[in-house]
Amino acid sequence: MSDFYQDVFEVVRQIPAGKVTSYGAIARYLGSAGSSRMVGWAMNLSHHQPVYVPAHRVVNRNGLLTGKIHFGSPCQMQELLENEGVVIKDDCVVNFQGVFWDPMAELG
DNA sequence: ACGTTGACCTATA
DNA sequence: GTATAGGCCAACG
Repeated sequence: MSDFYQDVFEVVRQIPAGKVTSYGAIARYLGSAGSSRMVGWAMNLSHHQPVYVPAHRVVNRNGLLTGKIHFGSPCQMQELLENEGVVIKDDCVVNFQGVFWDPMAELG
């Protein structure tokens, strides 16, 4: 496993419950700005990881739950987020700015 | 080895 | 404001 993915998983695990972040923010935090697609691919691998990775707390920059289809059920991601206090409406995070968690500001 | 795809983002028009 | 184009790099067929 490349250090990139390992770092992605580590950052994602640091996301507190009830907060979300974006692929671009993680990619930028890791110094691979522009390679946000790799973060998405890392999320795809997150299911194989031995440790639990809250991939449901990672959405795109619009707060849209684009990756929900990759979960067991399309509503799984939404249910997980709502269970943590994040309100979802029309597959979008309500008050995205309010629940946004920036790794750049929190970690580095 | 090559072409296509993808849980994205930024920039132009 | 929406629409389209380009870029990023790894995985898959």
